[in-house]
Amino acid sequence: MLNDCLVLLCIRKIMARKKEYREEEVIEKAMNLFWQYGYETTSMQMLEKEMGINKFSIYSSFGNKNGVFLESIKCYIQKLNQLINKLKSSANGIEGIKQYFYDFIDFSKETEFGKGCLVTNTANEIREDADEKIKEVLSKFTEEVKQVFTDSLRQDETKNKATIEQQADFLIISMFGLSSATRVFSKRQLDNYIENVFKNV
Amino acid sequence: MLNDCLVLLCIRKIMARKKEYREEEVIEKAMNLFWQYGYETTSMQMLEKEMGINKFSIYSSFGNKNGVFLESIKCYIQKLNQLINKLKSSANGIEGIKQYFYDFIDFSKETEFGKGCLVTNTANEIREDADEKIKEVLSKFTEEVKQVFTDSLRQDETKNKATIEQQADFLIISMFGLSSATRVFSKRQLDNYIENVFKNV
DNA sequence: CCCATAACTAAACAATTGTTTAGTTATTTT
DNA sequence: AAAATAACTAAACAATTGTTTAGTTATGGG
Repeated sequence: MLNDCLVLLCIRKIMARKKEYREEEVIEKAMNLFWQYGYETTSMQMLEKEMGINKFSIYSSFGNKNGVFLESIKCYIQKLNQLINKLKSSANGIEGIKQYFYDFIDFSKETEFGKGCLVTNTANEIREDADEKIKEVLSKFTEEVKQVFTDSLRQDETKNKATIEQQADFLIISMFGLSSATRVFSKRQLDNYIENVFKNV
Repeated sequence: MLNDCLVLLCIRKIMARKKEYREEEVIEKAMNLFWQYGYETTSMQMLEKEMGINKFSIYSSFGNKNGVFLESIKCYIQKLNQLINKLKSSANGIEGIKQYFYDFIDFSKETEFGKGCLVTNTANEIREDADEKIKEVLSKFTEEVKQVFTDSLRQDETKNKATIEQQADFLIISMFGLSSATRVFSKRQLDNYIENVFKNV
């Protein structure tokens, strides 16, 4: 009876057997799979093997495949936030944004060649009928990056509001394009692309 | 015996029953499905329904799903070639390329919103282990477009060879990015992107 | 120590995938 | 008209998908 109350109130659950894995650890492995293969191509079987836990455990921890994917994207964004925070704390204006572009290329090619960006890859893969939570995370992230770009552009006081808004839009699409392009084009071409994007911003 | 020879020499096959469909017609319908949904999400069931012919007929005409896809991409490129030929025959240099960018946006949003570009969508979807023929068609097309860009840039005689090569690379990635972006960003943002891309080329 | 129960293993689930095949229909050639 | 055969219909195929479930193991509180 007392136990029931505790459970209902979610103060403390009776833990019978300990989990043999940490969710933050296994989700990072899942994230790497989704990053490399995309949502559809990554099967529960692959996830099972890579995460090192049984399907039952996956489902009890994350609900379903989409739940694993959602947490994977959040995990990915958390990693990307390191680069974004660097930009946030930079006072170099447009040069800081340019550095972020270069940082991203290094980030996306950390392990091997051309995995692109999990956020952009997902935006390219999904259609309108995709899961709402996923779509929300994606658009929220895009909006957030655009805001950071805007803040950096504001550091140049000679630019008026309209110019800043316009250039932030230009840069967010450039970043989106660059993310996709990392999967296809060479490092030399990507560097060249960045240089041209920032030639006159 | 004589018939056998004819068959073997492929001069004339004995046609017993006429096909009730034209392959060029049904492949265009398939192309529209792949364009909208991508390769994986488009099932043989969907193709059967949209193309209006039986699975047997699909397999006897195109071999397998990948065969239908390959022909669909070729069909798509054939359509895109109208825009490319317009650029080819233009003498407006960089302005002609800019017009091609705008033409492409109209083309990709002809029917509804944001189907992107079938070539770019495919490049975003496939991995390294994808079918070789598919990969070849994609890279060949990219190379061809880059060549047309190069030719247009050459119309400006003040530009040296290195500049032209560099700008052609920049523009092909910009086009690639734009293609992906049409599925996500608004018309206003895309126009703004194009204007900024061509601000200093 | 024992009971309740969370976490585990492994099998089964229904649905869908791309592909093939057996049997029927229609057309051309002899 | 009849034989030959390409093109049709429709069912079956094996494999894989995401998800669930029955049964076992291990660990907590009383």
